[in-house]
Amino acid sequence: MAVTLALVNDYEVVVQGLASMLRAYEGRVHVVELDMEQAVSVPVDIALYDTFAAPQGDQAQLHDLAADPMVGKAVVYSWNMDASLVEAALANGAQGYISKGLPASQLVLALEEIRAGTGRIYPAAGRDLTSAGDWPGRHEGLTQREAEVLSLITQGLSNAEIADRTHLSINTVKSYIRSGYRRIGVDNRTQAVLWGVSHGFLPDRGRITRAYTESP
Amino acid sequence: MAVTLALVNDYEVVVQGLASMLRAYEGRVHVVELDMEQAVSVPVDIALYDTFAAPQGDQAQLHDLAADPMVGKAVVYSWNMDASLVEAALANGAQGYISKGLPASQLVLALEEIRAGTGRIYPAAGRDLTSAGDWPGRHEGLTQREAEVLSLITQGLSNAEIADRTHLSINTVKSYIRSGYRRIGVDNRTQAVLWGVSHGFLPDRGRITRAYTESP
DNA sequence: CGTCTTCCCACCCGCAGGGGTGGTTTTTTC
DNA sequence: GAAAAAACCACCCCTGCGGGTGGGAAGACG
Repeated sequence: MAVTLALVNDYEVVVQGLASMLRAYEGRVHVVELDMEQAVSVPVDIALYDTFAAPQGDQAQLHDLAADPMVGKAVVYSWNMDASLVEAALANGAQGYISKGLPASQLVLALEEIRAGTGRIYPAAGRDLTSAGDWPGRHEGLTQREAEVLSLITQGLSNAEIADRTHLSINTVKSYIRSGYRRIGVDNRTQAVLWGVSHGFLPDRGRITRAYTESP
Repeated sequence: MAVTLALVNDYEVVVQGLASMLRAYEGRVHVVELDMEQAVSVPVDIALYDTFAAPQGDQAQLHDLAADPMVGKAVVYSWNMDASLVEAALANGAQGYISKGLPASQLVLALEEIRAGTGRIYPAAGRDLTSAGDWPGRHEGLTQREAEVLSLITQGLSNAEIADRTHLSINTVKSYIRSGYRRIGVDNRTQAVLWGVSHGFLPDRGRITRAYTESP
């Protein structure tokens, strides 16, 4: 029986990218709903919380998601595999933690095992940077991390706040700012914000529901 | 015969405010058109160019307006009454220069005299700050100058660029930034830009035409 | 007349931001 | 194997920004 899944992130392009990635595994994982700044509205086995430009698994957002009676299990999907952060997320209500470095096939397997209760933590051996998925600015050539930092800039966060949010060094954040600004051709934060506002970098709001019927 | 008038500025609220201000003088001055980032589309006696958050009278925008065959006379409407700027604007094609400090009754008289060719420069004796008119952020309590600076911030200009644009000292610009930020409750430029974007501080685009029939 | 508001300005100071330099590790491509 | 790309990081340096302080002039209002 397929895992019923809600995809949770504030950027529609992110949850749509994830849904596309999982389409090839429709018999094993069924995406029931995509939620942007909305609570899950139907019962699902797993709510997959993508941390792109969002609070990490140790924060209230994940805690609320895990406490939602519609949600069987809340699972974090993130680049950050620091042991302390993973532990904090699990202590915060998450029942699984999956690296974004995993290819789709292994993501699906992880979801099935988490749903069955036979596994919890799924790091990637390396970083599969060719994995599918989508993010704002991808067409403009921004890497995932550049896009994430730019999204947080567009949300109004300072560099220090971004470093805190992403669990990266301030120096790393500045590196992404530098390279990101060069890619989109802006010189300063104000221009970056205006660029971000006009290119889909503000969080979206809404829900997309998909009909689900059990195969006979 | 009434002066036919086009009102030119990139912020609809500004040209709408001016139009309201002049409504009481309908028999003497008729607002034919309000233009935001659009060329004047019908022949008018005077195109009144409001410099709110716009290039001053010595720049290409005024020059193009004065050169437009639809425009009888291009007139600058501004807070800046520096003799050198006024001269530069006149040399740039303006055929009149009116202070924003004038009350409406004197503005109308000035327009009539400019149309008749009997006057050109109309400073205010002082500053009539109670004059009507409208600008972005007025309902939020921003003064005209605070709003203008914030509009230019929202357009992406740096403090130095704003000082250059408005012919104010950098110190004055910073003062308006400080007081403006306090009024709208933001702490930094990024938040100010986001506030501006969501409160009508980006330039508008379009034209509003008004039917005009000569009184019998 | 005193107070408040608005427009305008000077100066002091600290730091957030952004330019630069350099590096390591992993994966992919030629 | 070499080069490129992406994620991650350190350090140096300068300046734009925004906090503060203070002031003057003019108009409106009580």
